[in-house]
Amino acid sequence: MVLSPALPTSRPHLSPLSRRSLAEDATARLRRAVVSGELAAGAPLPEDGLATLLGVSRVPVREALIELEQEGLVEFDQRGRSRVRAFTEADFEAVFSMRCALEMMAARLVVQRMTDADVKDLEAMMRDQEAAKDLTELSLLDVAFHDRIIQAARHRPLAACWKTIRSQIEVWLARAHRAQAKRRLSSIKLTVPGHRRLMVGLCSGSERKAEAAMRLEMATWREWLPA
Amino acid sequence: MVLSPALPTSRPHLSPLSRRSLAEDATARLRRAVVSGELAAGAPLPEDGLATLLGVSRVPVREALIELEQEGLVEFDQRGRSRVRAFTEADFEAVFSMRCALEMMAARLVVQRMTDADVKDLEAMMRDQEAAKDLTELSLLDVAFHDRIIQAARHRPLAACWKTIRSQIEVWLARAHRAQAKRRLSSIKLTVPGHRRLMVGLCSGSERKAEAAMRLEMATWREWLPA
DNA sequence: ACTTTGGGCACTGTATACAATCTACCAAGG
DNA sequence: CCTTGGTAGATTGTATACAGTGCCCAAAGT
Repeated sequence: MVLSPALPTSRPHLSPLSRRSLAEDATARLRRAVVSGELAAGAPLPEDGLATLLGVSRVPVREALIELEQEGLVEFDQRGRSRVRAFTEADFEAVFSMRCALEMMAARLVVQRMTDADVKDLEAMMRDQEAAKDLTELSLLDVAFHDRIIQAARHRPLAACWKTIRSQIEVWLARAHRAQAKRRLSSIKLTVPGHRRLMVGLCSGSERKAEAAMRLEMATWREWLPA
Repeated sequence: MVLSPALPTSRPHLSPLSRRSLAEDATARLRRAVVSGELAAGAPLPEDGLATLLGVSRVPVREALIELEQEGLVEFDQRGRSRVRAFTEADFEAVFSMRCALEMMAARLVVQRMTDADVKDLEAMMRDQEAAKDLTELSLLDVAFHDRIIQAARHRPLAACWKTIRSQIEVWLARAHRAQAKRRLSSIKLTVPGHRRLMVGLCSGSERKAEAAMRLEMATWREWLPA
């Protein structure tokens, strides 16, 4: 079927819109609360209380908690009660090693699959990063940049795996952030050049070069590890 | 606190029991239904209907569907309706490549972390595999064996990633199973020797040998790929 | 003093009820 | 023939109600 008198074939403003559910909103809010530390590590998360705070019923809260458990931010005890997960340094190292494995795989895939649109988006994101005015904003843009690379790999199982650690990386970043603000201030200027170097590798057409570039990128992250 | 008049310190039959929730039961049942093909690819999964079939309310069914979505067996459209995911051959290849990456990582970790209890368990599982009487049973034991290896790696993010593809591997296996029963009959005898060889590698203490052994194991799986 | 026992409390698990939204279909009008 | 409008049905999203279970603590028993 043709869309009536023929709608424009290019319609950047007419992508399908989706109603956000309260559950999704609750998930986003709780995620931010955990990442930012507003909900302290180990804090109990009673469904009733959160529902009251968020002004919704227990149902969306419940779904949010389940989602955040998959993301590794929340833990359920045997009896079904949830708490904010308390990360140890070893936890962050494990997350980081997983991240390396996933991003190295992404680098290999991207060499074959990246499109012009991907490159364009990533370059636009680097410009946003240059314009970032504080560390928090830059952190978000930084993680978003890596999100976009994963997306460019066009590999569903990889994206699913990434989703299980992504939020934990944010927690780690936010914590490192609070703990070593000074140190990160010095590295803030290295973010964009690092990403540029990475892009060169990913666009080189050589899996080996892409991997090497990603390895270097990971190495710079590695230094922030001890939270 | 001491457990009253002193209970036996060794109590193999008294491990803590956990109430299984209806949601977990529903998840297990639906998972089996999808893997076995009882629920056909692309079939719609209305919450009400499933609730009636399973004799529970919509709530546990809903949670089951969410869980199965994480496992990649079920898809939601933008309106919230769920269907059994229809896998293409490319999907299975992607799952397989993810699996390789994860199991190679597991192999490296296991070299450092595997305990005697792990080895003992895995050997017991190989004995069960020798006793398996049909392909379906052997398939389950085979996947369980790899589950146990992941567990032995003691790496939470890795286990979480594995969980996102595990069920999809079962789907693939079940399908290959139906499609090429003859061919698999010839390979059934190779399963246990393959696992034995893998065990030698994992116990060698050398990451390189462990990786090589795992690579070989993956290569034998690779042959079943075209579903 | 220590163990045991019972009841209140806090919380989750599940069911049910209701609201909102999309689809399909048909009938009327241009 | 195409478009418009409107209604019924199906299905999810959300709220609410209730039942079940473990925990804490105080009181009783040894």
